[in-house]
Amino acid sequence: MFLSTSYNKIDSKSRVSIPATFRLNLEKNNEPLILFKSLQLKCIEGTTYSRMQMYINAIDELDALSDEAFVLRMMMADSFEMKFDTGGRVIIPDILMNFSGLTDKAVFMGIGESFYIWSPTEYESQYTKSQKILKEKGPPKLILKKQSD
Amino acid sequence: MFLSTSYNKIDSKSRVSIPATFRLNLEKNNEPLILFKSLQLKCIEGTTYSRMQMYINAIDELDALSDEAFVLRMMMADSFEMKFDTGGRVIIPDILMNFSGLTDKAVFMGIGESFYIWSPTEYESQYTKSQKILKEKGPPKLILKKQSD
DNA sequence: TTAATGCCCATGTTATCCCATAATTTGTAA
DNA sequence: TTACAAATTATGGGATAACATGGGCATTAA
Repeated sequence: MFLSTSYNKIDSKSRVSIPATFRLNLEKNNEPLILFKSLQLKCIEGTTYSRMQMYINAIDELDALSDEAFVLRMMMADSFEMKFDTGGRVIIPDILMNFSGLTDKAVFMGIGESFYIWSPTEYESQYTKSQKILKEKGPPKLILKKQSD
Repeated sequence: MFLSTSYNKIDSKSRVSIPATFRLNLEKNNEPLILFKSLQLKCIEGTTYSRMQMYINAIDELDALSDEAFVLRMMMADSFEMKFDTGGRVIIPDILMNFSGLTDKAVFMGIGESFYIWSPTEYESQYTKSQKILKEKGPPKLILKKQSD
């Protein structure tokens, strides 16, 4: 599970430390890290290899010629498997840097099964937006089920 | 179950003792502690790892593009898994300290499945408010159901 | 050559661990 | 019920380990 929010620096080589808690989560489950363009937001999404596989399998369930399948395939094309250096850093591909507007600072935001990487300005505007929705609509009503595993 | 109210000190390192009764409750069930921003109140909410997992699972049940899912993801991002030191203390992340207005003293308030951590001033003003509502509206009517498990 | 990449080590900062002491609660016996 | 001892809990500070970050250097690719 990915939780919490933190800021890390991006150096001149486009290197950035993945927060230790996220890294340990991946190592514990022996999962490579995949980064890709978010489908909804101007940010990078990070997740496990096996969750990415779920997306790939989902394509097969769709009509191969449909718009949905097309969009998902494009998403796959902009997905990258990351290699960590000995200090726990990765190099963010230029495509993803440009897409998300990242420059010298990254906000890591754990959201459970995956996490987002934002530019600070984009993160702040999205945070403000969520607070506004929360104020207007109130907290989401959930039917909480006991998890099976 | 978390019950009762108590005050504890926050030291210069942002460390605070979690009340022993709360800690024992978590240890007994082998549950890590999660702290996160309350969605409705200016305080920190504490709960179990598995309860947080239920929220995460609930996201997948929702329309991924909905406001509800968006707000819930932001909630995950403001959640932190705590590590206890040998004295039963945790370090409260700066994000949560600032959000709740905590400085050097914390009020722990058990509310069943979770508990709140308040700054003393905020706690007192909320307590006063609840007493006022009680006086004006009378005690709330409750329907007590047998719990299933 | 020039740039990009991987690999290694150095450093400042922060969190974690450990031990000591103070405060509180609990237990026991007069 | 009171008094005292023992155990538990809360708190403080210092040593240690982990983390984030910067830079050097060899290797590879264009």
